[in-house]
Amino acid sequence: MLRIATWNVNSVRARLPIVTAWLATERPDILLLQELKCETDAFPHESFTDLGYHAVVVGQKAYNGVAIVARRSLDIDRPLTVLPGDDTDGQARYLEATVAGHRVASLYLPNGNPVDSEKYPYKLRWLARLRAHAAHLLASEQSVVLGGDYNIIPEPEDVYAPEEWRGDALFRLESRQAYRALVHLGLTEAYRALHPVVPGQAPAYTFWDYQAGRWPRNQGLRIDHFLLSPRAADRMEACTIDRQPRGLDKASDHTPVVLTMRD
DNA sequence: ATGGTAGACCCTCTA
Repeated sequence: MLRIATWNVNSVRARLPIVTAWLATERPDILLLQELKCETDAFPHESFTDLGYHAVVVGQKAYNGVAIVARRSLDIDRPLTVLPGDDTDGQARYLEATVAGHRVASLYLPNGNPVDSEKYPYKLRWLARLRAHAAHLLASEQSVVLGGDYNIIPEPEDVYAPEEWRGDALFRLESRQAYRALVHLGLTEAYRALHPVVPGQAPAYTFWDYQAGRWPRNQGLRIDHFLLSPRAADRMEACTIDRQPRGLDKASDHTPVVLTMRD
């Protein structure tokens, strides 16, 4: 079995005690990180090395930043450090590499709010670029695992109050349509494929805002996803959301999602 | 309509 986790940590340095404790306990083979909020050279490699891991990092000052962390025994090969399609985009939001025979990406999609600013068209352009690149990856017929913070609420069941989020960049129709167009290339969204919506069941969220008591009220969003190519989906065994780290003191506003793949 | 929280950084921006 191969276990791959994705986690928006909202500053890797501020979150280091929580992230390293979780890694030491859960021991995933691969950990995809988002929102490092540090420059590439400031990534705390030693803390991961001490636990038997190594990392490839794409950072920038203060904002964004993504990494692929893997067990030292697993090489991180042929890294791609920018999402193709816009040479002028300097934001550190995409990292892809080959690990354990899978083409794995750690991605951090733009939030896009407010929708009447230039941030929203940037989000839609980023989604279009991701779709074009995903089509290219699918054509290669590799096992592809695209994990990260998509900043997309796919369906009303994935948010505590859909009517309040109707106009938000994470849930508005254009965003969801662009995400659906990506999925409909032939990708499988792991969590929902394994946990179909059942009326009356407890909702599944991966993010709870720091503000307004969203965590204690369990008013969250499901915005962290794994999208799998057919070769990867064939090996999908389990996908779980680990809520435990969100309840800790000094927690990230996101919690890890863990994908288990058969060998 | 507002404020509520967190992180980075040069006090305002992003989420």
